[in-house]
Amino acid sequence: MAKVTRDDVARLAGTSTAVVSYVINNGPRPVAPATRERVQAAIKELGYRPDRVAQAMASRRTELIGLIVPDARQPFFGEMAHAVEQAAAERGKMVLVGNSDYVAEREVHYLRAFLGMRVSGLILVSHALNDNAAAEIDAWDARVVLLHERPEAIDDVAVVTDDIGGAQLAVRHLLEHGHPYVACLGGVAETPLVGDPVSDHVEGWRRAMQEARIPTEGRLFEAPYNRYDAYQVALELLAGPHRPPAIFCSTDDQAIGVLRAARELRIEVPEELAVAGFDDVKEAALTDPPLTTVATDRTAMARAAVDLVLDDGLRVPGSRRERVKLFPSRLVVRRSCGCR
Amino acid sequence: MAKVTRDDVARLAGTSTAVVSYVINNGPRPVAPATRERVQAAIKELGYRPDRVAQAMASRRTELIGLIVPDARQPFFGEMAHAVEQAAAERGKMVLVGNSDYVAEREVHYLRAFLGMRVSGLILVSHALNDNAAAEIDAWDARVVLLHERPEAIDDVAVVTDDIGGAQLAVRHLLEHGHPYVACLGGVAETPLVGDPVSDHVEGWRRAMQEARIPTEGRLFEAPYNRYDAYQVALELLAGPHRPPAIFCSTDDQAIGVLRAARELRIEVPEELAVAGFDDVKEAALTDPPLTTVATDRTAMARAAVDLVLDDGLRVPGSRRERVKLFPSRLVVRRSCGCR
DNA sequence: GCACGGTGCGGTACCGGTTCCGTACCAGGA
DNA sequence: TCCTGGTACGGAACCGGTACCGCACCGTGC
Repeated sequence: MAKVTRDDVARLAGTSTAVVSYVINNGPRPVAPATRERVQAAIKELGYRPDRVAQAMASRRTELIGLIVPDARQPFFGEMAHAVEQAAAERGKMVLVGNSDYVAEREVHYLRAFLGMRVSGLILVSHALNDNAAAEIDAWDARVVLLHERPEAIDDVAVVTDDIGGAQLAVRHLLEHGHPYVACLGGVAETPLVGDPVSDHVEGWRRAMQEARIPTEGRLFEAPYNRYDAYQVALELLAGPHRPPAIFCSTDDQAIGVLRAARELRIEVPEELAVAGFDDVKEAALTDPPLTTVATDRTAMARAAVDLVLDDGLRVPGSRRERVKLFPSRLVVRRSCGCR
Repeated sequence: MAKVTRDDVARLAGTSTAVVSYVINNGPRPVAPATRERVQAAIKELGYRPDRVAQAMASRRTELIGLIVPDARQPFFGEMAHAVEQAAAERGKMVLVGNSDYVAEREVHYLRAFLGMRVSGLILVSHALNDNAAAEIDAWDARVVLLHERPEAIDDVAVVTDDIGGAQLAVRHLLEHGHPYVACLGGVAETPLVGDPVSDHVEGWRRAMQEARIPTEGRLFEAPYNRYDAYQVALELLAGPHRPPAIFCSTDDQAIGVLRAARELRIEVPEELAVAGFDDVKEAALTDPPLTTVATDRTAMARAAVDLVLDDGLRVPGSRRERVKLFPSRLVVRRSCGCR
């Protein structure tokens, strides 16, 4: 069976192809109701589906948004990607997801691939935005918004959360339980990442410690941002001679690894080790003990990112448009910190 | 900065646009080395990137594979999607992932969207293939392969694993530990799904029980295929008056929920409750206790699916082409079953 | 009764590539 | 010298839509 094209529809409806086009996109010119109906009947009868590629070609637009994340298998990114898809779907757009696996070449690869597919915008939960890439993005005139990523350049459009403040909240809370100090499990920065929100979590820890006049030296440890590597690192740290009384992890996924290591070593959480994370992934409520963490409103952030990318700025009451949208983060107290 | 097109390159290189095309795709006609070099220099100088949309339009092909999964946030599907991406990348293709969230309309939505984008093939870890959809797929002449999905129609192309046999392996193993019976946590089938591999896991359980002449009545429980819902169901089941001595879960994600519920209820695994799952997701090695489960070779399966979708059949030694590729599944013994 | 403005639609140029067809050019053989 | 065959490239049709331009037809106002 050959593919049905607009020509077939036009022929059956007895109109020109232009009218078919006007009917399927409701514009740009009006169509008389009777004609419209004939066309719609023909579309239905033939089972016509417009060819997206041809539409994109002709209109120089698409209904696509490209999303680049480090690794969608990690709960935080998976949930974020899902939220973006939902938000995009609400506005009739589809999202294309690319996993960079934390390697810069793959980020650029996806960025180029998405641009070549004429996405109308890009949302980056990633670090691909160097000057070089920016010029290319510009040439294809796509819009970019950084999500969960601190903007570096003055004209970056971004949706961020209060990472430093959120981390401070968590660390202060841990401190209030009377621990002499709180250790921190930060990320491994093989390639120093600019604008990395997770490193802001470490900064928040540092500030909270400083407020309390507690030294931070030798209390910062590092592991990749996932549970498996964090588990390995924690195994060593917790079995060592300087086991901390409390630990703040820069992501929940790491915290999950720490919890697992503690169990392995028969260290009771929170009695012998208090733990807090960051992100409030869905699983944080189902760990044992449930994880105290810092939550951000992913749904709202995803929606804001989609709005920014599609509308070039967020509508705000004062009729101006904002280019950076900051969301608050809040502490979610469960049991791993020692409460209850 | 305006976008660089093939015309700009041709002008700078002093050739026709056709030659530019021949150079960038190495064919279909040969180009003299000197000319080729001039064109390549021009491409580099201008930073030219071919427009994928226009290429797709003109050539009626793309380098895209559409992948539809129920929910990539679930570890099994996430890992499978990742494996497919890897396999596709090895062959220079990109994959588009759609999450159906287990609803049929969304499957069809993505299917149509992907066809409209002229994907060269579709890999379904899903149930979208009804006759209606098949006709559409045919019209757009894309190829489809079912992955991890039992084929229903005689001409379906599929990559499957031995679900029934694998489940039998796990249940037999549980039985060998001397339990009087093994309960089963299957899936909820609101919409009866044809070809659902997970329901084959239940079938495997049934057969293993029958082999051992143990009745199955009242020993099959149901929960959606994820840890959160399984946790809720398990909480009730394990706290009830008929707590089973052992339970086989149709997915690892469910098993993780069961493990969590057992801990909550202070039921020791495996001493008071033996547990086994299916899939061998990465996390299965990191549960407490580590989960005994059934593994399949996701990497090989993904690669086979990509080969099938791109080559219309798998090359086999005997020069024939197979249309259904069956992979074995094997038992991975860890500690949740009671071993060691 | 005629000029005029508005509405509804057909014709068609164009988006940026691919690829067929044909031609110009050159070398070699008759 | 002329014809033949092969190679290297230019020209242009085409993919399936979008959207501009302009014409035909109608109703209205003077």
